Amino acid sequence: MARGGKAKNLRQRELIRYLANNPLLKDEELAGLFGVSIQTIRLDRSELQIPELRERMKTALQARHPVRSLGSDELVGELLDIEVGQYGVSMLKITPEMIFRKNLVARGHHLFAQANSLAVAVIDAEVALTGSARVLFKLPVKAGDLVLARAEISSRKGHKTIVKVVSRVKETIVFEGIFTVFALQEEENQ
Amino acid sequence: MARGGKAKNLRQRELIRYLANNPLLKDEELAGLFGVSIQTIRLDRSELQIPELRERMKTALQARHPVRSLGSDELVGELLDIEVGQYGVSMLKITPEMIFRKNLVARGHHLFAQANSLAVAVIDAEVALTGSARVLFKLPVKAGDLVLARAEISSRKGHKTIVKVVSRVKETIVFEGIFTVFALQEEENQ
DNA sequence: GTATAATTAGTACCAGGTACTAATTATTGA
DNA sequence: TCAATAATTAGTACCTGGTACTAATTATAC
Repeated sequence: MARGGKAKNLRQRELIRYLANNPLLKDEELAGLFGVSIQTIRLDRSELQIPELRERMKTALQARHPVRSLGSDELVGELLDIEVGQYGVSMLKITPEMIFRKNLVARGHHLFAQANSLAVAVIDAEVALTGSARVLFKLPVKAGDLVLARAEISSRKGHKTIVKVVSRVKETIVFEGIFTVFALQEEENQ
Repeated sequence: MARGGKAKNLRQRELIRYLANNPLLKDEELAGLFGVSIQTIRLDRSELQIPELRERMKTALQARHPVRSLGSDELVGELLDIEVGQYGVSMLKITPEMIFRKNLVARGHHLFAQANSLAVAVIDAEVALTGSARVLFKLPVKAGDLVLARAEISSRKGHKTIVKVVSRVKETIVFEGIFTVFALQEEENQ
């Protein structure tokens, strides 16, 4: 096969459909299916910008959690545990982009963002906004660190909720914050 | 830590909750999160019978496709492509359990099952049953082979639909069948 | 203070890839 | 018909996130 590439074109179109319906297909299986070598399938995927099996699984799973499985959208970090109206736990992996090159310490706003978005997430309301916050950066955080934030509702009066957040890196506290969050619309999300 | 294992117990309970909410967590991340070694996490998982990341992703994805994304349940093989009311494509990987030990050839009923379930799947009805079939096993199939079945509706009269199925292993036809399928209840699924 | 539980360390191995280089096999236009 | 080019195949080194195993080390309860 050469310049035209009719067989190639057909195979690639089928490849797209197959993977759209079933992201779990391995290159080896696809190769067997089309009667070509595994390398050909990899060339196809690379031309079509189709990622590898594990990435496909990941994104297929993300699509599932529509907005991280709760009403609050755009949570900074990964949600590990939550009991809406009570507490929540999230993890943030510090990447090199998050740190100052000078002293290799993570910029504070990342820790704040994690804590703040978690504080909003635990509120049992359709929409919630942070009214105010008092935060404390207790220890520097480095690249590669895993920051575990735990938010707990400490009091609630009408639309106004006080949420305390404590963030740790391996048991040592690196951040603390008290957030005052206002619920805009009550009711469950679904 | 020894005989009691209180820290261990707590960690394992949290581990379960974390992974239930987020199957994408790696052992390394969990280790960092709990401040223990990666081996400890692996011991935990093994004690708790929690499978590895890739398996967790797979099963999380399967749970998503409730009944293979279409009305017919229990499809034999993996669905690759379908246009309900027109055609469908499925893949069946021949495993050693499917073959005769004597001649190493796949038992015919596996090919039949794949074709039949696919034929039923392409019918645009809530419930469909095969009325009759004429099948032809053209060439033997061996372990490791990937059987690609393509079903196409060739005619339809009321509740009665004729579906032609052709199964191939790498372009060579190994099975052909004509299925007469009856729709029991009309209407879309979902 | 010792037996036992819990944890950590280290090794060999595996699947399913990436990324790259090089060789081989069509295909086709002139 | 043959040379240029497209398409495919082969092979290597390397990576991640594991399994499965053995052995050493550390903590704790009694």
